[in-house]
Amino acid sequence: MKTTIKQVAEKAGVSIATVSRVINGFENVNAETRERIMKVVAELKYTPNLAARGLIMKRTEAIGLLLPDLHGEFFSEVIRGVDEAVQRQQYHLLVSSSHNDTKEIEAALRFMRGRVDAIIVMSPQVDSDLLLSNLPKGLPVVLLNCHLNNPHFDSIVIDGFGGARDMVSYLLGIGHTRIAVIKGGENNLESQERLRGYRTAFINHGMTYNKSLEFDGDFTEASGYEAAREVLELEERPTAIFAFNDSMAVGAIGAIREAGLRIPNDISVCGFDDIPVAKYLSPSLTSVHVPIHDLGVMAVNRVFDRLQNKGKTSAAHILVPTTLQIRTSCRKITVQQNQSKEESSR
Amino acid sequence: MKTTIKQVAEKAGVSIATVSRVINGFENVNAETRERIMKVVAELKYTPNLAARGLIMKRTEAIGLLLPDLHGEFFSEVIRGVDEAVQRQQYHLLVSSSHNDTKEIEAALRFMRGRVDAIIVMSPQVDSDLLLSNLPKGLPVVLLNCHLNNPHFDSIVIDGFGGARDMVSYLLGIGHTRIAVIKGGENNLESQERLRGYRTAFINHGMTYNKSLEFDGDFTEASGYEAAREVLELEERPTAIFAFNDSMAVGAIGAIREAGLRIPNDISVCGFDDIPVAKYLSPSLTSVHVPIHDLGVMAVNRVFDRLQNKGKTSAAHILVPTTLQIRTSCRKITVQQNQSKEESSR
DNA sequence: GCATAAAATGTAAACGTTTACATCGAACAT
DNA sequence: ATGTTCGATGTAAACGTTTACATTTTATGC
Repeated sequence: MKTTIKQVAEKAGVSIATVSRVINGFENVNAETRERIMKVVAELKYTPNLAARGLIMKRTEAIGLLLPDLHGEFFSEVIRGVDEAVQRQQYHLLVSSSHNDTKEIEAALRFMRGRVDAIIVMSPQVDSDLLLSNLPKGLPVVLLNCHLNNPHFDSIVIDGFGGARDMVSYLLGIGHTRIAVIKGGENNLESQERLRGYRTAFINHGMTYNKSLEFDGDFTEASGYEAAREVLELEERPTAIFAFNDSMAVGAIGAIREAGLRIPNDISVCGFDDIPVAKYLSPSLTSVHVPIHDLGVMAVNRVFDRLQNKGKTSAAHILVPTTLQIRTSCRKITVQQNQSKEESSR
Repeated sequence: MKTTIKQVAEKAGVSIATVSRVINGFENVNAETRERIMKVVAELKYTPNLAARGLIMKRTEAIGLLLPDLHGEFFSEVIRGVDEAVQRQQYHLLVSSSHNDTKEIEAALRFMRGRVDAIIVMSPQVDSDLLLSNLPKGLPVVLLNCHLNNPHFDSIVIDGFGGARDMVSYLLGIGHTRIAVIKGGENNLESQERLRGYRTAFINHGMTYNKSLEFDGDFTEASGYEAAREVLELEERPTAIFAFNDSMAVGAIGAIREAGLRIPNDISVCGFDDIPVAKYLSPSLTSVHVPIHDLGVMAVNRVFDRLQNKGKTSAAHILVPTTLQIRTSCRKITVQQNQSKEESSR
């Protein structure tokens, strides 16, 4: 079965301490002894059990990343950023998924305990109590987009409010006033922030938002498709649909196509996140650009700041700004169209 | 810092064995004692150190997955399949990346040792010696697309040869005879298998393949873009490009667009893998469909077969068939065009 | 050759957990 | 009251590794 340090020591005729010294690069070992041990190590194909090592050293040189899901372009981009930054530090990355379930968050956190030196959590369902109950005191934790204000944990949050406000301002600026929105779920804080941004843009333009243009989705492509079908059934069709993420925008595009309508000629569509697929769509999707990859890098940088300063730095709370990536899925509406629509809605 | 079982035992006034019995659901503990312990556990927020537990129990209920990279749609789909199947078995999934580097493969394998009960490896650079040197004897290993024939390890391989042959047969069947190919790299076995399929299709049609239509790429979008630019510079432009993966096909599409050509009117394009983005492209990409997600599920099923039968089953070697996903990026060429082209190439 | 210092190596305990076997206490039978 | 059995609990050793301190060996100086 597994070769242990004891077997190497026995065969090399030395103590386990000496084998450990050789394995870990201590210089106080005679060259001849060293060679003899290395030879046995190679012969027996010994590799240390890092779990046992972690137990005694109380550190593992690994970072945990807990995501709601492991697939999909958004998370894939987060992972890419985290992975690059962790690798740069020559640490290992442990990726796990909570499947958006509180029980599974607990299970994943428990599993990571003793196995990671810090943990990055990106999960909407997470709360302080859950973290404090399941993680050792002092373990560095960086929250990604968790909308959780706790002074113990670093947090990095996308400015969903600002992004949505800017997108809607852009749409209003190119003449749209009847803008439907596909939300992300009643209890989702991100969705609530984006909705607030949507409404704020109207107010900032001296206009009122229309609640009957707010539709429910759950951030999946299928829910975007369904919501868009409802939008298209309205007596007075909106001139634009703003989906709170790109996957729902993709679904909305499908429904619009099926209805025999053209984008953006008949109706404009835009999304949020600017995941890689956005530029491949036809027409290419206008989207609130989130520096997803950079999110991951930032999280890792916070982690290493914490690890290297051993509690001497206080938790940072970073709001990550978004930008608009204007492509071809939205078009300007002329003033005549605009005015007639505004009068009829009042 | 961390609460240990000793602290719980002390506060509850029992031995660590009794605490362990309660934590692990043994019934031979008095109800009153049990309650007292559970109360202390909650109060001290004790969670077991699973690394220590794994040391004594010699199993961790975790499966390792080693991929060349963690991002990108292909790997994201593999992860999705693996994650679902592992979760179904109530095990944990540890995902790690080798970045296509032998040293990093070794480091990742060493890191997983003692932390996983089995490991799924998907890495072109892997060889038997590497695995045997870095993993404990008896640890179940499932190879995904490694083109490595070793009787100790289960392996699951995509039928790249058959898929490429079928795609090229399809292209030949709709009139294309000048079919350029964008390969995946000189040392890549997958690319070599697909090239063999490409050539076999010509032979099966009683035709000869043309080596000057074989271009080098490295499975990235950028390399597909460059290769396609070379293709388009040929004096006699091919009527179709077959890229050995979808990412390179995406790159090729970009180059074709830049050259002011239309797909499929001026030139047809097809890819391999049928990753999710394929259907969003314009025109939607014709691609060799690989059941990526199912690959992951199959690998996990093999793992659990091995774990539950404790060496009593022999290694399985599965060749996974592909299908063609015909979309709109390829078009039929008429017979007159076809014949004149064939005569001039002879 | 002896004493001292430095280098090399070994011993024992630690890390946090699990559990086989030992021990103790309670209940029951005689 | 004594002996036996069963249930509850504790003790000690294990898992594989690291390392502080102890011990041994080697090299150097007189």
